[in-house]
Amino acid sequence: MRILVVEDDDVAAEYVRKGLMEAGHVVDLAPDGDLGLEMARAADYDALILDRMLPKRDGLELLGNLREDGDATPVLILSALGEVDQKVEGLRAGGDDYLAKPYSFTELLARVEAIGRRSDPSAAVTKLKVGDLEMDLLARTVRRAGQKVLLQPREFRLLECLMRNAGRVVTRTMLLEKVWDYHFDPQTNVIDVHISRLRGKIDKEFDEQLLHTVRGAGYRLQV
Amino acid sequence: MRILVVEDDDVAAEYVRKGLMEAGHVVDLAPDGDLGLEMARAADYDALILDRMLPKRDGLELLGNLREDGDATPVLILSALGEVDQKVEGLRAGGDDYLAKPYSFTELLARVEAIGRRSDPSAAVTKLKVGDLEMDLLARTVRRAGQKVLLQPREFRLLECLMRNAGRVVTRTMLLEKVWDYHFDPQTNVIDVHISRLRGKIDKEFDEQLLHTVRGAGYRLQV
DNA sequence: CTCATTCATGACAATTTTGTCATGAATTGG
DNA sequence: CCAATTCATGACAAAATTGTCATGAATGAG
Repeated sequence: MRILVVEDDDVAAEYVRKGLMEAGHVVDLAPDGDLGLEMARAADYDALILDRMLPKRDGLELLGNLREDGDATPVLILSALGEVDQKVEGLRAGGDDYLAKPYSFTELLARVEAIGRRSDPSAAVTKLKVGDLEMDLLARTVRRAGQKVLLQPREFRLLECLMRNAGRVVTRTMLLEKVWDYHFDPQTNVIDVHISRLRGKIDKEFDEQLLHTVRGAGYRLQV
Repeated sequence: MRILVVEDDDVAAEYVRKGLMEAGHVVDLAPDGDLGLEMARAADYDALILDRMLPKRDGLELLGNLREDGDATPVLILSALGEVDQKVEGLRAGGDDYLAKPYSFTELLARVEAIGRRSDPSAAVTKLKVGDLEMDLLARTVRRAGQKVLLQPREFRLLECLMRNAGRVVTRTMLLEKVWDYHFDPQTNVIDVHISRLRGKIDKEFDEQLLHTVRGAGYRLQV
């Protein structure tokens, strides 16, 4: 996805840019509202991330200008807690979204990808790839180095979750929520067991291990 | 998909057109090679189906002309048995395909959809819909009239097969091959049992039945 | 209408998948 | 280095899924 981030705080902007790039997106930065509007008009972005408060032209104003042009690019507004007024809350109805600071990067990523997908439903991901490990979500098949790997349903979901978050640590809590839909701690070692089984299938017979343990946190899939 | 069929035999052309339309494609017909080339140049088709022998300009010649223009539209050549020479066989390497007459329509459909997908891999189908019954292949969810229906893996595959062939009879042999990967008759009533279970989940509580029995043949999913 | 065939479905059995537990290994902080 | 914690994994048990069978209903040919 091609994303424009309009944010005056250099540190925050760079943090977001780095994270989005790691997630496979193309990111441009604009430091103020005027330049942001100019860039948004010039290029065709899949999504915009606008700070609520910006020098020269604030986020909502920029959004208004774009919509006057007939530009329907989905927008995610970042607002500091005090700024979350009704005007901003109302965004959601229009297909856009907002996020109150302080926010977690994971949530920002999820929101941006969600609004981006909305605008282009055909952009659904059907294949995931991490190193020589490939997953075809439609065929429900997995290959490591071209060789088919047979996974059970739960193992498949576990691997899918890890691959969707490749390079990042996936915490045990995240796994319980996404793979098991448990919203509490089952007090057992289900995760460990399934990770072990998954390893047996995707890593055991290979030199390069993809599934890494992050002690005290969770697991990370990475080349 | 937008498909151009260049075929001089009216009956054959109409037969193919009808079948492709039922499968959800947009179809144009051209009765000879000259008109076929003209239409192919004018509009942007996702695939062409060319008869090998055509008045004015034969299929291979038409294909050659198109490629000279730099047009990469995938092509399926239909050739009578005697005409399947090396030149035609060689097509497969170039991303195109051929089909010897007499052919089954099912095979033609499969081939055209295959070459069409090749040119646009993002065009993968991720959702199927028959009446108010919807299947999301990525989320692995099924809804009837907006209401979630929980299916077991085998039931899901069975319904997927029926939905991909909506409106057509799916024979027991086809089901055994596609859903069970059996290439022989298991001499049991597995299919009946699973059809019954599927009915209990997608049809039982609704007035309009979608899953119809075609006595002596198989089953058909239809509004 | 009768009979043979085909299909529908409930009950049960086999198999597969998933989760639990126990044990031992690896890691970390003191 | 030791102890505490965290993780890995084999063995087992529970649960879910799938397949088989038996019975009865529906269909269609004669």
